[in-house]
Amino acid sequence: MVNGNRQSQAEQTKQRLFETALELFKEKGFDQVSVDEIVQKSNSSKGAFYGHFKSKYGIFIEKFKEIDHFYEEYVGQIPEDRSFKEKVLLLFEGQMNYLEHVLGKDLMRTVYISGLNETDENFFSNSERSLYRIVRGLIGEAIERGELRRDADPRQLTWLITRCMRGTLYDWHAFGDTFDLQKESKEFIELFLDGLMGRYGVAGQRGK
Amino acid sequence: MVNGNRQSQAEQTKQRLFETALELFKEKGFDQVSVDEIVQKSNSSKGAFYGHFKSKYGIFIEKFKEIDHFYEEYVGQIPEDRSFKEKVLLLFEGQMNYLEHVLGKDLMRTVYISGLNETDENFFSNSERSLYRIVRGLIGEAIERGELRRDADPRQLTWLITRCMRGTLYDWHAFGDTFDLQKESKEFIELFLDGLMGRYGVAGQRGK
DNA sequence: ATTATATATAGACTATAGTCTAAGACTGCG
DNA sequence: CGCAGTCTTAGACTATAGTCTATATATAAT
Repeated sequence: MVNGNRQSQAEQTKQRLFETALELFKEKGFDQVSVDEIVQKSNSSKGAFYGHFKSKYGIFIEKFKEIDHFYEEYVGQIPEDRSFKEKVLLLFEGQMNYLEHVLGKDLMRTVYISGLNETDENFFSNSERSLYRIVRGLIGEAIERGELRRDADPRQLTWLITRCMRGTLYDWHAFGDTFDLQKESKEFIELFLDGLMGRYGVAGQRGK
Repeated sequence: MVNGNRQSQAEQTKQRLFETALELFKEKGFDQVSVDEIVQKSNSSKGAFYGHFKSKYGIFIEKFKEIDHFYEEYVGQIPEDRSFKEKVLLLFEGQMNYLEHVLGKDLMRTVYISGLNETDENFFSNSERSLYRIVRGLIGEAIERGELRRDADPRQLTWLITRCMRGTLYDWHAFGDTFDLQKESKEFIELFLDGLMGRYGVAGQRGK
């Protein structure tokens, strides 16, 4: 072949499948696109598709993982001097905006479905590493700064805070089109953080 | 026919399909049972099955709806004199216990999957009417008793409180077998209620 | 260079959820 | 009683996700 070894050929095939699939999903919706259609339009085959992706969901899951880059970048530009609570609120705001306007509802729906199916691989625990690390970092920082008490468990609080995300995102799909993601996520996490600060916040330092 | 009119015959067929399916699901798990197997073991047919149930999920969804009876009965036996917060905590405890030990994880998983698929029918808004009415009732009562401020919106708070349930239940499935449903649900709703009481609780009356 | 091995891909094949049509059986009405 | 209309059911059929096997080609070993 002109331009390279087998490995890079395979990578090209994967990219072609990936991009074609995303186009089709965007155009017609995930459920309205068949794997046969994807491989045909990619001049490829089922064998190639399932060699590169674990399932039809695999396409969207791979796209979803790009969110890690977003998180890293987004959190990097939050001013240092904001309080813990403000930082978490900003994280939610940025995240929900990204999910709604960049990744889209159809993608998130399939990601959430696959989270319920692949009980083996523990999807969210593997795939949202970056998010969890960031949230744990914010909590650790808040403890260091004396905003949170030393007996706050960063690991456990990370699960609880991100559970607010998952609960809100689930409802986004389960309830019709009247659901205002930004508004609902803000109301929910605000109340939750109030509770969290009430219990673990250091008196006199409670998030401004 | 010997024992009745057409309508009751149909009802019998439905019952037979329903019970056979539940048995098979229990024995082998939802994903390991095919509709063909259900109809065969029920001495029935695909036509009958899909005449009575909207989909394979329909079986578990119908079973799930029995939870309404549980809610009504369970809430009826909570002592009147408990505080709002205590009542909500008891509701969570009873609910999670019922879901884990009576309905089971496999059933709940399929219910949550179908909540993500049938965007049209607004599954949770239709099917959990009883739960929502109960929670709204508790909030209304708390307002009447002066535990919650008059500007608390029962409708909106009901969504938020039940979102705590959905978030916890989603995580129950998404995270492996190490997830302790009772413990996690309690920690989550306690913090959330703290926040809620902080904002909407009437000073001096904050849930004992 | 020759042979052996591993990898990527093509596409036939399987499993299965759900649709569709026809036929049988009950019901109500003249 | 008999006909028309309606509901229920049987089961063939369709659509489609995912598996499996054979083949071809690149890479590694001698």
